[in-house]
Amino acid sequence: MREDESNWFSKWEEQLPSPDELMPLSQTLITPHLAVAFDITNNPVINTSPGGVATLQVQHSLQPPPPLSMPLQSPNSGEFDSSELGGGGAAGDEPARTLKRPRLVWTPQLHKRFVDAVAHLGIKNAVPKTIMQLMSVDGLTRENVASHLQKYRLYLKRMQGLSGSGGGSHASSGDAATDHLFASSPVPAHFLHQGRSNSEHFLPFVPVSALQQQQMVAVAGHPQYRHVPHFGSPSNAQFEHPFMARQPHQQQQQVHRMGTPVQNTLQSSYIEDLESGNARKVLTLFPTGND
DNA sequence: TTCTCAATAT
DNA sequence: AATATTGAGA
Repeated sequence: MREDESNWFSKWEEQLPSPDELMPLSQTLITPHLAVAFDITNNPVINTSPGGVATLQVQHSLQPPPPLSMPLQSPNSGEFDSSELGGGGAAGDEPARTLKRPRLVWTPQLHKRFVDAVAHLGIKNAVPKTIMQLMSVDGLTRENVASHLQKYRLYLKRMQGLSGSGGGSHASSGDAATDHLFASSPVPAHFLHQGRSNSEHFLPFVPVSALQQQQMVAVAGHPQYRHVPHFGSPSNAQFEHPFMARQPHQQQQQVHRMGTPVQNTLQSSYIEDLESGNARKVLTLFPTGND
């Protein structure tokens, strides 16, 4: 038999971080009891600004602890256990099922993961559910992906539009808000052209070397994207809630990982986004690949 | 059911 | 500005 057709897959897997590599960037500069303190009173969180400068903020615990990162223990299909999660706030504990998740923050790394998933699934199979499964990011929902995918597609179309002709950089179609993010990851070539057959399973894929350097390579003639913030700066360590105790009880992953059952679940962390006096909770799924 | 897309909401 | 939510049609 051949060397194999699944070779690309192996390489792809290799590219993924191993469970050990997951920890380093944001773990634990924080002691368990400090973590415990989160639940009682102040919740110190780091807001990572694009410059790599971390800002420490304090969040008054008006809100109950986030519903996510629950260690789904029993096969119970219930999303969350409503033990104490609803109780913390002021009047009225909402039905735990109706709890609102914090907004997801699509970091460049997370987006890259998204792009990788889409690339390897092939355009045809790249539907929200499948993408979500392949990404295997803890706390990521299908709707998160669907929403992102929708915007991403618009981005791709926009890109195709300005291929070749005169080339003003302004596609002022009104939409183009998240282009920075999208530009942060290289767009696999076949995304831009035409819908492919499902049989492009053997992508003429770029060598790993190319994959690993996802530096500020903006897409052809595109506005420069600022440096991706380095997360693990010694001086501005990130506090990480030990939330990630979550055991992926996730449904049987339909996506067969050929050889090694990689289990790379991203860590999730909640930060508060103080926006002009209006604070809203956001969820950041921290990247596993620092690349 | 899930997907996709446009519009709209937060 | 960036995501989420909704609603309609496939």
